Amino acid sequence: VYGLHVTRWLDEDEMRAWRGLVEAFTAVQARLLVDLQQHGLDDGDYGVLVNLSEAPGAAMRMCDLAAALHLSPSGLTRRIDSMVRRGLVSRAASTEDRRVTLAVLTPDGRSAIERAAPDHVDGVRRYFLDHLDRDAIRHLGDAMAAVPRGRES
Amino acid sequence: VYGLHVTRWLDEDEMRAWRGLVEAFTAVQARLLVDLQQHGLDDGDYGVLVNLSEAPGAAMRMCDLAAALHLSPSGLTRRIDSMVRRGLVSRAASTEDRRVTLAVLTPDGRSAIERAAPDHVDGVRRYFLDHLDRDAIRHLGDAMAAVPRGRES
DNA sequence: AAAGATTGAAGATTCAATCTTG
DNA sequence: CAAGATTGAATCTTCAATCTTT
Repeated sequence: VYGLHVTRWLDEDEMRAWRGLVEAFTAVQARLLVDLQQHGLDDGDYGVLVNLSEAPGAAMRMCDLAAALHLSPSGLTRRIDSMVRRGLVSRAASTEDRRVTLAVLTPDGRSAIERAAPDHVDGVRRYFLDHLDRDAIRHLGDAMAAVPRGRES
Repeated sequence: VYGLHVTRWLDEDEMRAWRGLVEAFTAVQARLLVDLQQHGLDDGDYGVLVNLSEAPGAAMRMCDLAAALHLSPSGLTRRIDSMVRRGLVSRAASTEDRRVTLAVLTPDGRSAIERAAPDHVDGVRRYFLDHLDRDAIRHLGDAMAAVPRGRES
């Protein structure tokens, strides 16, 4: 019969790796989120603050920021709306291209990321890295580098 | 100075492993979601269907299902509402404890999971496992098994 | 009083439509 | 017409409050 596709299910090693990855990653993310919330941030806020704090002039075009965060244009608009209300970010018009809006880190936003980042890194260690030895960390980095990111197969 | 905590930032290997994990996992999840949407499901629906299809009688208590999916009670209620509207699941009263509601897989729900699962497993292979060799898969399983899941440190 | 489940309201996300500028 | 950004409407998610049963 043409077009019949017999499914090759996951074997034991494969299932252990995939399910383990899903569960471990989900757990770590949840714990990191709890830590961020102690600082009044969520994971989306943190992504915005990290990107802005590393950008020249602590400013980025909305469209570039949306791409960096894998967010839709409107999704970023709403998130920046919220962060502007909370004083973490401000908007500025670009002098080069009058279509673009820049998202700019405010002093309060800078303080927030500088307070939250050490806790966050601590969390990445305590919830994740501390449980792996150096070899495992290197192997993991190698494995993840082999996984395609974008549209290519 | 007491209480002063000097942050130990991530070194190169650590950063590569952690950022790689975040980016690879996010990308794989996004591609799997696109596949599920071809079948009219999202990732949350899929989790419900997998759990119910593996449960005795294709039925589970709402509270147990919520725990299995790391969902809040109300979050599960809304999701089941949506799946009932679409005919994938039905509700039934428990005969043992009249506080509990059972979520039950319908024939349509059974069909949906049986159509979607092979594509999903294919996706896990094409987007993820196919890019790792057997050793990498085993090492990954070992590493993920070492990461704590719950509230313990 | 606690467990199981649901609901209302508030906040977030996405799609399509709109507006402005290049 | 395409790119950048925003808005409205619909959908989804979560919190607190509520209701029933144990």
